[in-house]
Amino acid sequence: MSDSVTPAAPAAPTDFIRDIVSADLASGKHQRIVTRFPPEPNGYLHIGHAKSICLNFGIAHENGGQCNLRMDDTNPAKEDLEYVDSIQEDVRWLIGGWADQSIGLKPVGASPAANPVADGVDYHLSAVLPAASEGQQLEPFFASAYFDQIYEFAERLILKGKAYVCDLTPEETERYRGAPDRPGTNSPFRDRSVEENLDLFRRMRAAEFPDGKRTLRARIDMTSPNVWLRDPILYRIRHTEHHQTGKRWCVYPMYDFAHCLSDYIEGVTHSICTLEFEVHRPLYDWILEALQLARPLPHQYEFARLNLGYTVMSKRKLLQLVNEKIVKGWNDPRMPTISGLRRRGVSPGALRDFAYHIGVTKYNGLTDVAVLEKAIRDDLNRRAARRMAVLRPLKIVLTNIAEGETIPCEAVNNPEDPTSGTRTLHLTREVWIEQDDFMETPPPKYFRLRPGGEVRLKYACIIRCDQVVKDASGQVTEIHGFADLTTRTGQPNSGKKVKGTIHWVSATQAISAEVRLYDRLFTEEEPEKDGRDFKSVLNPRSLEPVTAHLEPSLAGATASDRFQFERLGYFCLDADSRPGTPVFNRTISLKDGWAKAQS
RNA sequence: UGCCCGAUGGUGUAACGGUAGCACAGCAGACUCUGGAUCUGUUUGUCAUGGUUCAAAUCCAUGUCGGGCAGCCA
Repeated sequence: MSDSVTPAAPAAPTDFIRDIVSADLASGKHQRIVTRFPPEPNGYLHIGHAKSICLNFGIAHENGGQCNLRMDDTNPAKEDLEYVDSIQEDVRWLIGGWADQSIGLKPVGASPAANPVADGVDYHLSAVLPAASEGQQLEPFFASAYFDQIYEFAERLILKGKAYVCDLTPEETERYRGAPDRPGTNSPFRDRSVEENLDLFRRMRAAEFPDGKRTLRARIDMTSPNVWLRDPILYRIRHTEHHQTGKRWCVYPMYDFAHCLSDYIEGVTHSICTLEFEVHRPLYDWILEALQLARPLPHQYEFARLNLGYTVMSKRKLLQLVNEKIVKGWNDPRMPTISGLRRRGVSPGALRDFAYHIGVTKYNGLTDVAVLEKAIRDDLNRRAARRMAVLRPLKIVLTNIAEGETIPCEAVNNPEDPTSGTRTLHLTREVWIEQDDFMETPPPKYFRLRPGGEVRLKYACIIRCDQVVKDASGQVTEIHGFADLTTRTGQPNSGKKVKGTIHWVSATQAISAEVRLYDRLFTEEEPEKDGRDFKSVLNPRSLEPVTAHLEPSLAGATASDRFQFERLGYFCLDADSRPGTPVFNRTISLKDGWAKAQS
């Protein structure tokens, strides 16, 4: 019933990246695999990150290696401590009970060691795995923990004549870069002497210049067909306080410079990222090769990011939903964030199962949400305790049951799990049934209650509808009926066949609760198709709160419990619950063949 | 009229020169005290055109279509 009871992982997945890893192990290129998961702490992790986590930690786990958790925090203007905390929580939750022993972390405050090598020093910072932590305090890796080393690498590049300080303005830099189909032109500062470059770079660091005044650039080839090789900027001046390094720096390395070096420092073997970085790979390799480093170099491999139907995936857009209060926060159960899915009641095992089923390729496709929904339902079907709940109540009075009389009914907790036992429900004179489960003039093949018709109350008995009571406007207000107690579950007549079986809750014993019915956030599978604004296709019914009647045992629900409200869907207790006033989230509805047939 | 990457049923993915398979979705049926679950069956596919080969989804060429790349973002 709890998240810790996750199903065994399916057969080890294979994909083109795992093939490369296996080949590298087989050839002896690597003895041990080191991957990394390197989010920028500028937003919450989402299900697309979950795919990457499952890939990177999966590869580490399957090969007895490690996956370093690293904050890629080289742009203090966009980052925040709130995000470094949420990222850690989400990663730990997702890998918990699976690859949690493969996570590479570092001792709090640790920075790379400088080891003497033939022509200088080499920087290396090894991970500590949970099994070897011996009680030391660990924290994620941070690119910002390598700022000293990365800076020093930059000076080395200058010394080798492979980097220079450029005084071009941002606008000029853009103009000089040319265009994809038009070569760039050399910066007039490209041929400064090593001494001048070194002096200027040190003065950049010493805060002698304002933001944007100068940059450090790699000296590669302004005519390269790959624009990322046209003397890319390595360092920029930013007089901004950093959430980790405070005011120590006013120059910050760019992604391309920091990332490959961070990988190198940590001894990463396989640096796996998404397709948009494919054109950066030559630069990744150029920097590492230009530095003539002592240890084996990491290599970058790219896979297609996840695109999921009926959702948006970029942190920028998710932030917009949060900021504009379209949702209640990053962990709103409608969000595709890991924290949102967690609050919604989705287990880490379901997410991993999803990742397994979608695979890893370089094809940029659109994954059907049905695959996610299937993974969520499969998981919950196995684990969720069955309970009775009526979301949209209609009262039925069983006239042959006396007021105050309670008839015990034994109910199975989970037919999928023989060890889950049973519980006792009580049939009373007045019970709630679902409004949908009665129709005065039903269409063909409607199996539920109708005037004069019969239906079974699950785990109780067959009832008959004798009288339909309406108000002045013609609305059905209640139904009077007869309970055939001889057909009670376990009684001799219990085998009597009726077409329909419905759920119910005793009106005198029910507790009430707010139940939040969630639906997809967007009405279109591709919210941004043809450049349309995703906010123009928001689903106005993505959240529908109802006041429901629940069987009394649900009063004892805890946060880790997972329930199936019979015939309705899977539900869990929400954090907004207060003693005596529970709030439940619908994680996902049950498949509804009848509803589908009607549509 | 630049460079890089990709293309297998409706969707996602496998087949690594030798029978096009799996999952999801769909459809049909069985079963059912959840119109759930389960089980059975089933429709639908190699972007195109050439070439290499006894044999091509796979190798080669050309084309078509799709994605990415011109932040002092990552």
